[in-house]
Amino acid sequence: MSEKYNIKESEARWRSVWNKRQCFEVTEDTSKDKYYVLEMFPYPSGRIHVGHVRNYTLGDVVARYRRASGYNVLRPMGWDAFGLPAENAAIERGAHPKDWTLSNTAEMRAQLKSMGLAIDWSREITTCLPEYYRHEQAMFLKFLEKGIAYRKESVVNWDPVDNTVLANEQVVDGKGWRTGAPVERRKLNQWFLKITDYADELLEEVKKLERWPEKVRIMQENWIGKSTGLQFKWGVKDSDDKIEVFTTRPDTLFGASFLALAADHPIAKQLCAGQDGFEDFVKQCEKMGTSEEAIAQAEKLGFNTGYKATHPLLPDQEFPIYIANFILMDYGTGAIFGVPAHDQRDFDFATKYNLPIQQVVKPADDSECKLPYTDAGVAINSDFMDGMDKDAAIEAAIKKCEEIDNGFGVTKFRLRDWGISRQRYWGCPIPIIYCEDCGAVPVPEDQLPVTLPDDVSFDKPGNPLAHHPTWKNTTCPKCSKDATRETDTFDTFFESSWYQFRYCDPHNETAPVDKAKSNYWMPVEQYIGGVEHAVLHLLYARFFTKVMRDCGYVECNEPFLGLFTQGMVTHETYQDADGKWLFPSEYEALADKSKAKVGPSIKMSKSKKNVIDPQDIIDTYGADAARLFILSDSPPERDLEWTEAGIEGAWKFVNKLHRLVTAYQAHIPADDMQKPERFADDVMELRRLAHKSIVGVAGDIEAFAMNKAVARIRELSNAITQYCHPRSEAQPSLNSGNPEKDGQQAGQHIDPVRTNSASQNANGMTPDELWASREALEILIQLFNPMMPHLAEELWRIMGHDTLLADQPWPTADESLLTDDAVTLGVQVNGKVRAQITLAPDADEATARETALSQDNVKKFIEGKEVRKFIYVPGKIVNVVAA
RNA sequence: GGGCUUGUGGCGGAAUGGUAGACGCUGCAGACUUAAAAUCUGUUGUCCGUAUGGACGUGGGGGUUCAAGUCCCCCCAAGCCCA
Repeated sequence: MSEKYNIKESEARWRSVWNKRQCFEVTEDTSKDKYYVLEMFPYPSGRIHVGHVRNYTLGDVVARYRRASGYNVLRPMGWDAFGLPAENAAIERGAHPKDWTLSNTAEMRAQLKSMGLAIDWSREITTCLPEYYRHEQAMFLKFLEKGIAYRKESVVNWDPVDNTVLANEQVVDGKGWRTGAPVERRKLNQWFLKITDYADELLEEVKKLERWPEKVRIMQENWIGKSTGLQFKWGVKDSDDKIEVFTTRPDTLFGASFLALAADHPIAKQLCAGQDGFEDFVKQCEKMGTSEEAIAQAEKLGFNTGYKATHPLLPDQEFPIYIANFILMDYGTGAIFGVPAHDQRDFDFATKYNLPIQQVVKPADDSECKLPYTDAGVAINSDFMDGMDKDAAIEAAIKKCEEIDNGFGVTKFRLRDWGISRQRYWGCPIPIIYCEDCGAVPVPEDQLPVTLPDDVSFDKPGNPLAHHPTWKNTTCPKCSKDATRETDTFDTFFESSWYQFRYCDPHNETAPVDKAKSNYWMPVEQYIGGVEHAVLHLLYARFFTKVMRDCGYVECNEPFLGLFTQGMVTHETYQDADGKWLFPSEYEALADKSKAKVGPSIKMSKSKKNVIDPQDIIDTYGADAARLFILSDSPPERDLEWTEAGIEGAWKFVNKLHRLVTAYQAHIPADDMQKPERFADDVMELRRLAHKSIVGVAGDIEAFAMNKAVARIRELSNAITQYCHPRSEAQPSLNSGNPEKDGQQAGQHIDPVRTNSASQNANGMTPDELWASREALEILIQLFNPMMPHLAEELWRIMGHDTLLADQPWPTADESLLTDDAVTLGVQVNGKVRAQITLAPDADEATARETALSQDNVKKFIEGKEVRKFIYVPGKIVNVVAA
């Protein structure tokens, strides 16, 4: 009798076997195709969360599947170990950031290992160690030499709580993304990387990343924000002033009816100083804030300056100059010309202030159009542009302005250079020395790494490096005079921008990566992570790759060929009668649940307490059950709702698979049993399903449809119990119990192959059943190996193998078993299914017609009607059109 | 305001334009058990019908097609991103 599956013992045992045999450690091997699977490395916050489990389970399925498919698979892991939480821990509980971080990595490493991941742990990297960050210091110096890194004074977003500079993207609604404190503006000397030099390449190549989600590509395109257009000057009547205007629609140049300036435009101030109502209007604009949301929703208001502008191409006309509340100084040039006929906002404005509306574009097909007409069309009423399409008109307008020396075509990007200075301790020191005489001097390469001092205190706000009594004191490498070190550290996105290369050669002491090794492993075939990194991390890593290429470190253009962004893991929320959040376990423990409130399933967050500790799950149900559940129901790109029922269900399936195999164990023939010459029909059906599953599961995994792969595996396991099972009285039957069902099953088995009852085994199984069940079970085990690797190894061993499943190739499907010799298809009459018929897959139309029309229910529905048309799609459908 | 995505049973979700609801959860009925749990079997979109069967059904409305969850147009709702 099968024993209950001892999950804990078995899982630990197999992990230790993989570890001892170094199954997942790889080296460059040019005889094999390589496959680099990378998941976004974790920040060592303390313990893994369910999002990590999802991320790394997905990667593990891909890695194990590709490995079985014959690839040389690189699948590394490491720690994104610099960052603010370590300093917060230092401030809050006095732990040193280094100790805190390293003890967290130790804890999380053990947790990840308990998941049974096929990772090459010999390549583990920890970004806060000098062995890692010394190379980025060296690269920074190289960037400096190449002019890619530079220093400038700039206004920064200052978070008054964290005492640090925030990147624009770290400011959410005018508040720090972490602290929520209103951001202040300060001027500081900062180091920057010239990502804008690469704007065009980053834009052009992101469009070609076919294996990236469309939405991520679009987000990056929008972030880079390329716009081309015309920058040109308008005159101010009775003045020498010129107003510079940028437009992306030079083709509507002749449709202008007014000019509008931002309230803080220098010329606005100059023109209107002292005018009645101007100050009030400016104040009103300021109050509105600068967010585009406020501007879009506010009523469009203008202040008529009374001045007139002169159009560079229509010198005889005059245009009123307004100050408008919807123009921002830091967008474009802070001035626009209004074309009411072709812009909704200008249209609203012109209507409000009774300004002319001149149509200058009409639809290309001459159809009627309602103004404002904002689509592309053909220019009219536009002098030399008349009849041109949008692109031609734009080109002509730019050319004209350039000819009269009044403007030029420009390309503008929304993307700004990457500010990399952070006023924090727990980051990579920027290797610069400031000398009174020599200025900012790079630390000579032989003095690298500049390491962080350990003896720091966090009792004062601000940067501990700046407070350190001696660390920053040094001498100038050029003139040897006393000098001070840069106390800023790199933005932690610096570390994660090149780690994909470091994994290729993690212990290289003299270079970030060996070029030959990077050429072998890079680019990453499959990158997996959260969509929250769609813009920043992924853009910086792409940028860094190109800079490293241009500096001669690598020969790779794009780091990540394929990207998969997983959905969030959500959980129901619980509140007690007082509105206090409850942990799921607290809610379950409530004596009276009626008073508590169950809220919607939302992203797990500590503040709402709707979190599950994956370690509890692994300890209770085992790693395989946790992995299975996370792959089962939801498609990986969608949000996954974590439920108790779901993990219970997964755990039951793990045990069921174990029971299934152990129930066969006593009866299953040896591996070398001779293949029977004939198989009963239902046994053939099982064999076909098994072989189709090989192809199906592989396709699903390649398409990241893990939920469908799991469904196929369940189908196959159901079929095994349904078609072939031990029927001995002495053994507990899998189909147990129901005499009616068993009788029916027995009846089914009257088959020419098995008329000789002597050929039956003591357990009631015929040789073809026995052989086919072994075949199907082995296929089944191999198919779920990527999802539940511990169980698969265990069952592989129970099946009598002394090989490791981790080393087994993906099973090969027998082509002849991939097609059925009969297919059931629906017969429609006028599009409604009225009957089913079974035909050979390649049956001809005459046969199909005869069979279909002879069905009683079909006859009923075409009675008294004429068959006008007969549609037969072999293997798919029959449709009888009758009237 | 702009961009993107998604709307299918009680629930999670399947479905190269070809029998909608695979697979699973839940529920119901039964077997096993002194009993329960576990396990196993059957059943489970709605409505009508004892049943063979029929009508309805993929957010709403139109359209293309022999055939639409899928393609096209309009609308509604939710979510995410940019601000």
